[in-house]
Amino acid sequence: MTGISKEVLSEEQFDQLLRFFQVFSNESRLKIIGHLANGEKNVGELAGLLRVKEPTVSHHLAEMKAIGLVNVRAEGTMRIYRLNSRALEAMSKDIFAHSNLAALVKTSELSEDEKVLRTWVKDGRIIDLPAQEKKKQVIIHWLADRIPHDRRWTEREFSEWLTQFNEDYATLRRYLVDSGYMTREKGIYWRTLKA
Amino acid sequence: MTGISKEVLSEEQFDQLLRFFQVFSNESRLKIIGHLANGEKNVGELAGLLRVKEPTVSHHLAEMKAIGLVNVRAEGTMRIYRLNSRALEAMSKDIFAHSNLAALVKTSELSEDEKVLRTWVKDGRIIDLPAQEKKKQVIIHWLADRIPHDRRWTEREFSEWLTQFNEDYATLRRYLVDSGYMTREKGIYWRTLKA
DNA sequence: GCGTTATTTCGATACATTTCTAATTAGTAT
DNA sequence: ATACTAATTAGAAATGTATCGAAATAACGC
Repeated sequence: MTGISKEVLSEEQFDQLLRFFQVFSNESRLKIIGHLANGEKNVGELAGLLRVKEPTVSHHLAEMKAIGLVNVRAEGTMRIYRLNSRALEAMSKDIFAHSNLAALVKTSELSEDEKVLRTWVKDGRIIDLPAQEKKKQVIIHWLADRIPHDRRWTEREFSEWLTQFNEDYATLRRYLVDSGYMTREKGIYWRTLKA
Repeated sequence: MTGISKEVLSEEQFDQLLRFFQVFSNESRLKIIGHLANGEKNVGELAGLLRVKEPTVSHHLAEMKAIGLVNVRAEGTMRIYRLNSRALEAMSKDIFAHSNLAALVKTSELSEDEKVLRTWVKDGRIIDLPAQEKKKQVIIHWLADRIPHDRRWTEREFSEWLTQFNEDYATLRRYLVDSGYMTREKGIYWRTLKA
């Protein structure tokens, strides 16, 4: 249990991402995309260009069509496939640049914090508070993440709850309040919002 | 049409692109990336998170390490893996940069023959004839494709027409006849059928 | 209708990848 | 040394995927 991990992708997004990569991870399909980008083609033409049989091409095209990467149009007995370049662009932009990979990369920078946590937290207990303010904040943030947002505590309840992390509940409580994670009014404590 | 494209991904680049997608197209590896994005982990932790055995994780991590996607660090008897977010970012940027996507599009139309053509034909002119018979045939075939089927020429007319491809019309003409693409009878030339 | 052409579907096969177990290596501690 | 833990390697089994030939389908022209 590492602490600050956050779910970056929903299950749905994850599956979509996976399907996207799977379509692009095959040589034939990648080549088909290339050829179609130069203009629409029918199955036979593609088969000739790739030097594989029609059923193979047909099969790949069906997969690509399933995720909206290509469109078909019938002309006589032929089926003419066209790259949906808008979809392609949208997929690459959306999936890569923005939502997902960017998010992954961003959160991976948190590993500096992880290091601090590894040092000062063991088995869910805070061994000691670092003297260095920046590191101290990392620990306090980690602790704050564990406080339910929907609960109100008396000072006594909160202190007792804090002892599961460290005997020195008074210091923890003080830092939590000072850092703005907890608020006290009339002897009642509650978790406040702060990124 | 021309079959001779200009800016193109090299074969190596194409393969690299393929390998990149392949790394991301596996459920376990994608999950590993996700978990590592939340902080470094050792093999056992990842195995637990993915509910697969250690050797499996170890195997995937080795692949990912091979392309520089993760780094390792030993700590006691454990190996702690860490996502190389800079590499990840560089990869995604590189691959989806507009230029490369456009280039990908052209790469695939590079058949073996087209490679030969790229070397020996520039701007519609035949620079020189390759010595190697197989390559020579590719060039001659390309040239033959440009000869109208419904026309009959005197030797003089045909020679003159050939000079648009190369000054040495005599050599071109001879190869065309020898290879069976052109027939001559009583001083008249015409294009003959041949696959 | 019949024959022809382009494509798809089906089923089989070959090939590649993922995953496992068992054995081995490496690091630590007793 | 010996025992213990974590990870890797090797090799086999299981699973997945790409490709093909044969048969079915669809559109067309006669």
